[in-house]
Amino acid sequence: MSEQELSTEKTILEAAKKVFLDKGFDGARMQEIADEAGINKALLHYYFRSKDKLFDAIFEEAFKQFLPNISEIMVSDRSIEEKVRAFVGHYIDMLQNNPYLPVFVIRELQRKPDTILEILKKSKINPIQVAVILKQQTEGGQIIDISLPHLIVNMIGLCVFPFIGRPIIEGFLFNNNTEAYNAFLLERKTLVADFILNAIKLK
Amino acid sequence: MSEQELSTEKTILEAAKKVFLDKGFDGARMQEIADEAGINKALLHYYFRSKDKLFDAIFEEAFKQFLPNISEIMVSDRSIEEKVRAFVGHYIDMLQNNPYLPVFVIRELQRKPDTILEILKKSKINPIQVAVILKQQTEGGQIIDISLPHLIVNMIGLCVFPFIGRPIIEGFLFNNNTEAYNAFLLERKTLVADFILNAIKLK
DNA sequence: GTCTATATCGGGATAGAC
DNA sequence: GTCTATCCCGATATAGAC
Repeated sequence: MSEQELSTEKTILEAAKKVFLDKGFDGARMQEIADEAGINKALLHYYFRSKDKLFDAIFEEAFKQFLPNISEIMVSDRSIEEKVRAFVGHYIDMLQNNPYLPVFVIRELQRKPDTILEILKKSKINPIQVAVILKQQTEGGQIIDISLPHLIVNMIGLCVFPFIGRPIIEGFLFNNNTEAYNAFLLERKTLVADFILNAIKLK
Repeated sequence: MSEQELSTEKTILEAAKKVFLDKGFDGARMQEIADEAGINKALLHYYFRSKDKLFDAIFEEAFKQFLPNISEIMVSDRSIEEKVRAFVGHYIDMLQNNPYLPVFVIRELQRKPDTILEILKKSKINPIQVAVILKQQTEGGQIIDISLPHLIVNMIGLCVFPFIGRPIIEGFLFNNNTEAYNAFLLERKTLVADFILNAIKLK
């Protein structure tokens, strides 16, 4: 595999990612990807035999990026407060750098919900291990009794939803003022962490 | 317009709603909608000139259904606790009856983000009025100082996200156990309300 | 490896009979 | 109002020259 080939392949992948993330599999056009990459359609098929295969090459990476590595943050000896703040901060940062990721992943999950399980099995996330940590915190009297699924869904939901609902939030709540929307996102890095900690900490 | 015509139109709309909600605009096929309605493609075009127009007939209603009427619940003289519990309970109920609604709306919002503003203008939601109510609660020393956008996004996000992330939650957190997932949803009607109230109530 | 040209098919839309 | 048959474009995919 020559230098040039690697470079072309990468160019195609970047172009494909851009188009697929914006339009989704059904909405994306091979022609648009080719244009974006500055090549022609035939070359796409030369590198990736079909649209499906090209898509798969994009999706797995995007999905793994979307899934925050809860285990890594939760399994440490920092305080629960530090863990929540670290998680929310890092995750919102990542989403700001990849604002289309959530809608893309969600859309395609619905299209073929089966593919994800294999990817998840390969991931390093270990819910049981995290659940044990959580139980320790609860029994130590630091936080309320909340199950891991609820806590995870709440944390991720609070981080992700502003990106999913962007058209409504920016358009309606902020009258299409993009600066106001971005300021809103920035505020959330501390606000969401405070919100979660207030909700789960025992008083 | 005869009885029969109304009936056929309704049948088409129901079929279209089912297919569009599942596949999205790009993924939906007029043939599939016709099959679902037990008629043929030509008749679809007879009633709704184009796929676009048929889609529009579905989308506006779905979008209005998806938008919870915050104003109606917030503008009342009930306590903040009652308001939050009523909102979360009703909204999760509605989502359980329309589990595909969130992903559908989100997907199509991304496709044409402009259309929503007109729909929203026509809605009865009045953010300013709600913001005033919120301010009163804050100044009355009942809840923490949180802006309306953050509170709305948090409340809606916590309700909606379990439906958006269903494939991951049901598939991974609950090992594809649908009963466990449904039980989880049921728990959330009180859990989410508690979570929000804990987070915002002044101690 | 990259291009142009083309095959092939699927899907939205229309014509026209009944 | 409902059907069958068909048009026609657009999109994936391939053939073949360079």
